[in-house]
Amino acid sequence: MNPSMTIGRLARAAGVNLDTVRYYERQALMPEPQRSDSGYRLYSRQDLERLKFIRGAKSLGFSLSEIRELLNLVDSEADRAGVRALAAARLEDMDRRLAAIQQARAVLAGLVTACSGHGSVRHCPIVEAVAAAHPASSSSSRKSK
Amino acid sequence: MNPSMTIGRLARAAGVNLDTVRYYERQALMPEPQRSDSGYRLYSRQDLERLKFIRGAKSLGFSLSEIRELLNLVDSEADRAGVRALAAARLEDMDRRLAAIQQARAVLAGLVTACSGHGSVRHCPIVEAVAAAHPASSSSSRKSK
DNA sequence: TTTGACCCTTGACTATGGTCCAGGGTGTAG
DNA sequence: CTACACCCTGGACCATAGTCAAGGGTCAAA
Repeated sequence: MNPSMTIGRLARAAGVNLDTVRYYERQALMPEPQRSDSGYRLYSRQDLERLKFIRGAKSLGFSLSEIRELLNLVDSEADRAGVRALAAARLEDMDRRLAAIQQARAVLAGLVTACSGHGSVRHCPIVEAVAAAHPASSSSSRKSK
Repeated sequence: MNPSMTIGRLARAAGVNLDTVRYYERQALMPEPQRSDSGYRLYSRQDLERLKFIRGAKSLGFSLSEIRELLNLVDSEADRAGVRALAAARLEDMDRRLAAIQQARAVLAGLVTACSGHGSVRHCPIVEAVAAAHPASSSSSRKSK
């Protein structure tokens, strides 16, 4: 009923490196598992689900620390509001990233069509426009400290 | 005619940290500049353009090694085809990333609306779906070296 | 001349997300 | 009993993209 697999089986079942599992344990994403008499880590089906959750969340673009937050909510048996809020924040974040990439994509796409693809690189519209695409930005030059 | 600015001026003009300029030099993105008698780096207007180009390309999502490639093309006075090809490859790459993020976004958005936002986290559709969202993927478990 | 802003180099350190290695112990099949 | 696959720990190492610190030298103004 608690199939107790070793780390190797767990890792293979989730499609990750076994060092990654130990790494997640150190990062407090995976629980400290039970141990066999000889000290082998023993994992349950729940642990596998958790590992799959982590990989799934990663594939959705969550960072490990966001996943840790998410898991803390899950572990604390908190109500769903927290989970939902985190997911919503992540969503907004994604929308921002998406918008940035789309904007960059549009610039680049314009350039690719603008550039004839032949002739010297001098005055190549891509080269010129990228130099102008700098955000230039920010205060810079702090002196104190 | 060659305004020869010091690294500090250059960095401020481009909105970057001056250590970043030296870092780019080590990474062969910026040329080894002329030096004053006392060993100070002296930059020209062209160098500033180059630095702005790097920042612009970065803001478009190019990695430093892609930028290095791009700059090599520019430096080699190559024809535009290479630049265009690189930009086009980058565009495809962006499209792939965009698609991945959009898919993830859709999953997440669905979850946010599906999740009532109250109730226990058990059976929260977000938690359950994320666990299933793993790509599971890849060969895994290579043993030989 | 002295102060302060600026510059130099080398090398360490940050964060993220792992991966690998050495040097051992364990478990099982032949 | 011997292999061999598997597991353990601790610590080093990878890439990316910088940032910072220590211990100096330089330059310009007061």
